[in-house]
Amino acid sequence: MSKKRFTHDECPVARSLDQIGDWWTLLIVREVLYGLHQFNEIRASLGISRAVLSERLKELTQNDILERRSDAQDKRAAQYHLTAKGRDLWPVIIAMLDWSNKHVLGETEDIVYPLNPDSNKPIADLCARDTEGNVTPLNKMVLRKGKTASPHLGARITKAFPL
Amino acid sequence: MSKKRFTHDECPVARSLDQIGDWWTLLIVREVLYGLHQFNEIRASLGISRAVLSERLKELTQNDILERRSDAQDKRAAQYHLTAKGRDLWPVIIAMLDWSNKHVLGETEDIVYPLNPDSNKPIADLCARDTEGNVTPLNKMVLRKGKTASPHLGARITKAFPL
DNA sequence: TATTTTAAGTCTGTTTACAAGACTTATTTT
DNA sequence: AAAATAAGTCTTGTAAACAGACTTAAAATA
Repeated sequence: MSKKRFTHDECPVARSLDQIGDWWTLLIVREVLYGLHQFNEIRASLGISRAVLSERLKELTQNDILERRSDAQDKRAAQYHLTAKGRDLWPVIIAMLDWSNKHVLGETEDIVYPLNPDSNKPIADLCARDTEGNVTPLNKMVLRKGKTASPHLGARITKAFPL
Repeated sequence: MSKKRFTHDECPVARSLDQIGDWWTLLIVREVLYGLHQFNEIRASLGISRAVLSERLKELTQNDILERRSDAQDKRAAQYHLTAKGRDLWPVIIAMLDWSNKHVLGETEDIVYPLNPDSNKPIADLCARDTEGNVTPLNKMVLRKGKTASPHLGARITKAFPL
């Protein structure tokens, strides 16, 4: 049987993994974010095979995360750029980067870190602003079921995050 | 040749994907976060094959994201629990959930959302507090190279995020 | 006590995905 | 006109994922 996809899963986390959960996908997004836009640039930087890169770029384009523009000057070339949806993956990547800096890299490794460009200070913790402007650390957040959640998922959420 | 891993990659994002980037891995973490702790519970909930779940649980345990406890009462059973490192994946999952709610789910879908338990309000945007307490949206953050970044990666970061 | 059931896996055969590199086509450079 | 290049596709071998049967120790049931 073929690899399971989560396209029709109810859970939003599974649904996002369906679009960005493949082995190379987020690294391709990262490369584009870091300024690589051409097929061969990305391929050489990642060491990914042509066939797999081609397939992933197709999926990312179909899912409206990347946009493929044919180069106006060089008609052989294509330029892959992030869409608004793709740019909104930035928080996901920063969250992973922060986690990696704290828990995966060794003590002496100081490779790359997120910085607040206004204050010029590195970030201390990830948080969220609620609809009234209150700021709270992300690790304190809880989940609530939405209006269209199935009874089954709704019950699981309520059980895991009691009111 | 075998699947490429990023264990020895320099980039922290790749290094984190090496530990949580496999197809089922984050969903397993989510299940544990949602309150499932036993092998068969997780298996039934995800519909994952026994062999793959077994392998992923081994990797997650080796990477200190999950901890395997043999059940004191029932000696057949095991309990998988998040470690501190595993619990710190919460921001990553919330970031993905938020992205999915905004960009993947349809307009009428309202399944599950993160909530600030102090104010009882849903979150509006993800942000970060810097080391001086300033709060700034994550999508404004930039990257800076750290002290031990290689010249090659350092140059890429500086180019992508000019001072 | 003997039998059945259950938890947590491992094992097997089949299908699918990935890696490496050869090949293709259109375009650009020499 | 020939060579090089961009962006792929195609082919072949290897690794991983799938469903389901099987295993082992412990627990529940008769």
